[in-house]
Amino acid sequence: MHQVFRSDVALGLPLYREVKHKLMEALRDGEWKPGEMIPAEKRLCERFGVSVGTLRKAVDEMTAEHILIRHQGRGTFVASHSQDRYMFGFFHICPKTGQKEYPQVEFVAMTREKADADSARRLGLGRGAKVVRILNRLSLGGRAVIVDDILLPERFFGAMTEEQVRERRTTLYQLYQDGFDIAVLRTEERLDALGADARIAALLGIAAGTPLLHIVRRALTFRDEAVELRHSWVLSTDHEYVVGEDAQRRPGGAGE
Amino acid sequence: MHQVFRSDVALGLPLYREVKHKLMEALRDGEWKPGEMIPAEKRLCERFGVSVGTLRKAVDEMTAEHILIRHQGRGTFVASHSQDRYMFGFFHICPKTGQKEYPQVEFVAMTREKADADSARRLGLGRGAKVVRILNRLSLGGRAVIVDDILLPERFFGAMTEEQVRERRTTLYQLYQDGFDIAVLRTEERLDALGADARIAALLGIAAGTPLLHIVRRALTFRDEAVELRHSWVLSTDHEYVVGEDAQRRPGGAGE
DNA sequence: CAGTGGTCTAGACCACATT
DNA sequence: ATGTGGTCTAGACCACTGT
Repeated sequence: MHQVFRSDVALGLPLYREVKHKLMEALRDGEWKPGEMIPAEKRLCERFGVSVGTLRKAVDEMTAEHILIRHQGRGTFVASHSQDRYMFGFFHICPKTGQKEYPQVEFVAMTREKADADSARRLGLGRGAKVVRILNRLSLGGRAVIVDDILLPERFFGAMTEEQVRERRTTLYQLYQDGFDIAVLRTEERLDALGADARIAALLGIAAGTPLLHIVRRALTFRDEAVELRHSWVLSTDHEYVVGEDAQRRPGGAGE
Repeated sequence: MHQVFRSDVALGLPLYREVKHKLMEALRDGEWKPGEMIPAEKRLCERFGVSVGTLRKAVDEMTAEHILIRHQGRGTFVASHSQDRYMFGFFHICPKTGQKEYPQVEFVAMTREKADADSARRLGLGRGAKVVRILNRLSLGGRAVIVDDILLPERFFGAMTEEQVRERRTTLYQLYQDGFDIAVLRTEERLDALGADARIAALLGIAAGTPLLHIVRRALTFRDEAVELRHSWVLSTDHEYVVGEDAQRRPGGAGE
């Protein structure tokens, strides 16, 4: 075996984490774009000076986080929001009876504002930072069920136009990616229940005070940097929020 | 290398999955109890006739599912609901401001009934099957915030007494485990919002109609068999349901 | 066919915990 | 000192995909 120089970043870190770190850097720097294939394992082993097993452990973690996707016989690809119905990993609303379906999105409004104190804090921005605000109404099975109120830091999305948002035929996250080079890697959500206020009630065509599911989602990119803050109000008479249903953390049908 | 007989169960399954399967069987059969240490990797390699790497991959998946817990230098242990504050993996309610805390549980009632059609279906039971029903009230920060209505199949929990439930100084899941040999391995939850009915309103000391978070949880054991159906009503004025917050699927602080 | 990821081996050495 | 899991290697062969 030959001795290899470990980079300065390695402070007791396992080699495979160092490799993962370098892969994440390469992704962040745009060396490989979403949907593209990354070099074969053999190539990457040479590049990083590690054995297959070590490289594999790094890639394993990244596939577990849905950052990379492996296809046997084809290659390893950067996860994209277009393909792989990946969006369903972020959309948790289901009909109480029946199959999951794609929502129909209806643009309502887009404005530019200063973020209030709470929103700025959640986005990791300074007080009074500028944001782009998008209001959407989503329908499932022909019925308006969700209102989305989305805040995007000007710093990332300053160039966004209403046309881009209206005329896209993709998900918003794909627009972030293709139009602004921003990859949403994961989200965290907080839920509570509250009565519909006048504005939401009007948009959903329900009585004010109707109990709604209220979801606050932070979307994060590399280094856990927040790139979106989204409030959703969900009419949950015929729909529900699902978590843990066979999608998650279960490498191979764990049940036994 | 020597040729090894592959068991009949292996139908194109990778060897490490076969090993995992056998480990799961051993756990299900009670060969090692929760909290106990399982044999060292070397031993298990001999037992199953595989190399370290293969055994390791099987155990890797089981630790990812929180079924086993590894401690470097000490051994690998069967996950238990007592230790490791593991319960927090199943309890998702947090104060909107401040740190997560243990709820104070107050017993309300315990009865035996026939399951209604919907509950029976969710529990995978025949129509009209008998169940044990437990009603609890949970407080956070001294305030009643949650009502739990729990259904347990008689078939598993027929011997359960009110004393056991009242006098336990542990979580319910630990009681299932220690008293009934039932290991809750994972849960799935569905959330919606609704107005408090008279019964829940009285228990929480709020006005009827107050919007509440309503959670339906199925707790699953080996083979994805349902062992508990739990309805929770949560007063979400000062508390919220959190998902995706740094706990999940992230092997090592993925953010970068 | 060549190229890819998927599995598996049989070791080695390291880091940690306990005796 | 011993035993544990944690990391890493340098191969091998298999299974799948595309040409």
